[in-house]
Amino acid sequence: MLKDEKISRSAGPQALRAKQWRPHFSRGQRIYAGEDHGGAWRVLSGSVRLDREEPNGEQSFATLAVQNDIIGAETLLFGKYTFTATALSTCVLEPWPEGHTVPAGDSLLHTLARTQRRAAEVIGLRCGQAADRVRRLVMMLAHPSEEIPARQVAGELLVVLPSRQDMADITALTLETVSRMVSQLRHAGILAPQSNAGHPSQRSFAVLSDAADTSSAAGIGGGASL
Amino acid sequence: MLKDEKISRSAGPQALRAKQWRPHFSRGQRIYAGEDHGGAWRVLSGSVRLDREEPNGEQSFATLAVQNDIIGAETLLFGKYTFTATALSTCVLEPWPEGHTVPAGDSLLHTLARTQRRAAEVIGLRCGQAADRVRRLVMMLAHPSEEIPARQVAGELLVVLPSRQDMADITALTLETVSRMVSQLRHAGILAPQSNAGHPSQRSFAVLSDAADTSSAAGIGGGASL
DNA sequence: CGCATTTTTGATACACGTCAATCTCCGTGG
DNA sequence: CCACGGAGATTGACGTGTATCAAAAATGCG
Repeated sequence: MLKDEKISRSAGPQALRAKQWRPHFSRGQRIYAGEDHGGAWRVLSGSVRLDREEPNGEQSFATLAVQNDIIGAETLLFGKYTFTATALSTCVLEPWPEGHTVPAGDSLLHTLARTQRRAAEVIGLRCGQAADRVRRLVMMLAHPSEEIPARQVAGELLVVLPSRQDMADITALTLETVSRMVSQLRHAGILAPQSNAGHPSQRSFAVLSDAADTSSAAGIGGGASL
Repeated sequence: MLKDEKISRSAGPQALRAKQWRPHFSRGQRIYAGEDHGGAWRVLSGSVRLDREEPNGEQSFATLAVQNDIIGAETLLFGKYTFTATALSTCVLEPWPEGHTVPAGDSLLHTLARTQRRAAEVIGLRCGQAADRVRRLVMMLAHPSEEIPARQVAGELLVVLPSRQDMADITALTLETVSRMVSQLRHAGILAPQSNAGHPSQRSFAVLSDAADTSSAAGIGGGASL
């Protein structure tokens, strides 16, 4: 099954023909705006922020979508988007559901369940100390899904961080605090810059996957605060 | 008595026969636990907190359900609950979907859309200053839905506040800070105790509905902080 | 080379967390 | 009926983590 996947994905002619349009978006680019007309998408790679318009007219962070998440499922009902979607990092989308106009009931329920779980995780990103919040956000972005293995290098995960402002909006911190915490994680060895070439905003970091527990997080907060 | 009146007025005697079990829960009572087997429910009145089990085994606030929200929709797929549900205030539930085993596609989509919007609002509850967060939470609890008018008294909304600890979990503040902010809202005239009789934890407050904008909130923060 | 944008770093202030005492209200039992 | 104890809420004093304001550094681009 793994072999089949690899073959069809990389070279199978049928897969190539069946493949639909897969738009690419670069960091900071608008994917769609609230009230726009369109369909739902699966996030194949990268991450997306969704913003809602508040009663006072302000745009504010609403939720996050990472690899394999579905965005814009509400268009199946209303025909138009509820939120505004923006790329947090370079990302690739695919129309959803694939090939059908109406998704199977199970498929829709899976989407609902996954969206709920994601929302709960995002809410959790706004609890606790700043260093831990930023660390958990990085882990979430680096850990795209259980099904599809993340890009890995020697047991570590690679991640391209969103802008500091975006990370601040997500964690309910300020841009400056996020920047400090990222530096802290670097000094603590949790985040390791992979290279200094290319655009600084597009540098990828290696994330120590064993830094997921809170015990080490306490160590970060204490040790690196000097 | 009162219930009979409402039923006969809204739907006639058939509705009475078709009516299903409507369990009641008191403040702090567990409705269901994660992993439990059961079905989905509509919140007819009151409010419910949903908690998830974190990777480290802790239970932490995941999301909120108020009047007319659906909880446990994931059981339609998995047969068991993803979250743990607890009553924030006295609440009444009703099995969902009513009378059918499988909900119509539109109904499911509506649930999805509503849940997403609710999650976005809850995320918004963790932004900004403490006084404003608590005020917005109170408004959310007092403003159950657009379709079903809230209990009203002379143009004001009535609300029974959850425990300070629950409010703290939702807003990502501490119990003490929430208590201070509730006092502040009282002094500012946004919250008016309706009576001093009965259990203190079950006292209802009148909420000034015109205090929804942020301009007056700024006034609270400045004036009452002395 | 100079300007714009993003990020980083520093100094200071304050809003909130923490710890602790007190109060209210209830249930229980003498 | 009142004394006692417990749970939840309120209030106070104090410390600190983060916001705020400000400046500099890093990098891309014209």
